[in-house]
Amino acid sequence: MPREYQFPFELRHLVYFREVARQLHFRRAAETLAIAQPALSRAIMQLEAILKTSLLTRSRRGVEVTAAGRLLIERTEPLLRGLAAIPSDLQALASGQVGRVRVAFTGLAMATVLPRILHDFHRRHPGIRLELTESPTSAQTAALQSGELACGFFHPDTPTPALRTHELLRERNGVLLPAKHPLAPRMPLRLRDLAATPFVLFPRTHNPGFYDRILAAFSSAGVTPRIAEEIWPRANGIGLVRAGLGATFMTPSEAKNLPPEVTFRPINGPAPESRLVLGWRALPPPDPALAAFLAIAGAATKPARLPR
Amino acid sequence: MPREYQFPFELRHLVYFREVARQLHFRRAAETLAIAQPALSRAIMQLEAILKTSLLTRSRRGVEVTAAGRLLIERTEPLLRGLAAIPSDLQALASGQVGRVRVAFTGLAMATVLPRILHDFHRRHPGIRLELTESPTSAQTAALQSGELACGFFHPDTPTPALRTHELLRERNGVLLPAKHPLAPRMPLRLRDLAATPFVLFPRTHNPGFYDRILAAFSSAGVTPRIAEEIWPRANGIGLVRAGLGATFMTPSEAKNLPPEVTFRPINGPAPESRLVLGWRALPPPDPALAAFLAIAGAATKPARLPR
DNA sequence: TATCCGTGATGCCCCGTGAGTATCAGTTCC
DNA sequence: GGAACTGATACTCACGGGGCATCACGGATA
Repeated sequence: MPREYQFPFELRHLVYFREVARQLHFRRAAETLAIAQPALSRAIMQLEAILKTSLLTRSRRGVEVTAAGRLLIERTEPLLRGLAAIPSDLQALASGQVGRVRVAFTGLAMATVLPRILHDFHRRHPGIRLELTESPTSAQTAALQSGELACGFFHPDTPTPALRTHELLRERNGVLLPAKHPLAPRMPLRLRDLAATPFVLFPRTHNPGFYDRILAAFSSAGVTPRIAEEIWPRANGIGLVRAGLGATFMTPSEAKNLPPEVTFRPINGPAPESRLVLGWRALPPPDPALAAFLAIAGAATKPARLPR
Repeated sequence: MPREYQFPFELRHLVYFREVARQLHFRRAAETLAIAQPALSRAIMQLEAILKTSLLTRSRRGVEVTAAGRLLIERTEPLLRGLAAIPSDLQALASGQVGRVRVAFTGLAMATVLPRILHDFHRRHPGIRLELTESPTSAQTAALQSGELACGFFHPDTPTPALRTHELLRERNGVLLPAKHPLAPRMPLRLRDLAATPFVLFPRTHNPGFYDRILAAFSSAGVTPRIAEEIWPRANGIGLVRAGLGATFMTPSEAKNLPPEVTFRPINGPAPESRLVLGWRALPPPDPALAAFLAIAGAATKPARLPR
């Protein structure tokens, strides 16, 4: 009465049969398998009973494999190979030689730290594949907590319980203007100069905290900004600025390699601050592939090593 | 001390783990598997020990699958499916719904009974694939005895022990001549009329008995034939006749659909006789696929059923 | 023809191990 | 602060795989 859930047969049967089919000789096959010949005979008979088919024709002058036996071998062989490969594959995974890491990032990460990290990581861990997705902060924190995501580059809003984070960047934002904008030549810029300029921002749901801090910065400068568009991903926002539809915020690090139609200007006085962090779940502890990625991502930005 | 030959794990482990990974709940998974929960816990722990990897992270609020666990599932799933499919596939084979039959034939068989048999067989047994090879008699009998071949259409020479045969055709040979041959218009032909005509025959090694009977037929007619070419396969011999290089023997059944450049003439008086049989190994008994083929091949030629 | 060798199959016993029951240990929720 | 979950642990039982000894049978050999 144990074993209500019946397997059709055991791996034993298949391995034993394969050996007999290879050697066409019970005694020698039993020797190879390091079992006694009667045990082998019984196992094969058992397998034949389970499959209700005769797999071998035993005659005095040796053993022959029937058509059913050949079919069984054909089917079995690749499966046994596959099963045999599993332990070493798992070892490779455990040792971090191979693996997969799902990583999300924001436009700022891609414009600053990420390319370097990806380059270093692929050089050091060619066996680990990264699955990269651009994704806003709010979606990232949710996906991290549910385990859909291994780690993410995002802009922390409220504190994120159950996540560990490592800061990569903390910079005051400047303003990205169309090159033809009247304020473009003006070098030290203050927020209140921008009262009349339409702004392009990310949708508020993507990072309510940061969004509100931006509005608060305007308020404290005594102005109410005009939000012309909420757009995502980031690159599209820069595209709109380039097309002359408005201005947007940007950190100095991000303001490299800009197209000629736009100009970056730092802000004098209070300005919203951007933080870029790398975040991952505190529990369970990172698997080797993720640990490797966290190590590289940490090293690529600061000499100090990442915790854990 | 039993089980010197260690399998990395048992199918049990994989099936159990798959179920836990599906349900993410030990108790429910155990229920589905119709075992008690402790047994399941131990099996999973065992598997983790065998693989030296943690596959699940157990927490109060449920179970999660680790990266290693996901890899294991990915690898395991298709293999388990494959194993599960084996029994029914073997049943299908045993019942003759599917299968493979290696069949050899000679040119005469293809020119007479075989096309009809193939047509009938594929209609009746669409799941059984035939592997057809043109092969001379001597090679067929050797291959049949060694088991390389399931059955063959050939021309029995000496008696073939260990083979069973079923006669399909027995006909006196006539002569195939180039249409321009001086003897072509001559309706009743005798062997001795052909003394000066070069003959195209199959290589003697392909069927020494029949070859010698042909020569004997000439001898008894008082002539020694001129063998111009020994050629194989059969179709090439007919090609040579067509090209005017000589004559060859042929049965009336075979002499259908001839090209216009050749003429068939029966022989008056002693003439070599061709027998076409279907042969297969007496032991082991035919598997269902072969049995199906033998049945069709027998029925296609004679109303009487095949023995066995 | 009698003997021996080698084949795979059987009979019998042992004990390893998978599984069951009862229970524990730790959370979460009311 | 229990009640009701979770998965893990402790003990016991018995199924069945495997070992050893032996059989049954055929072929080779003298």
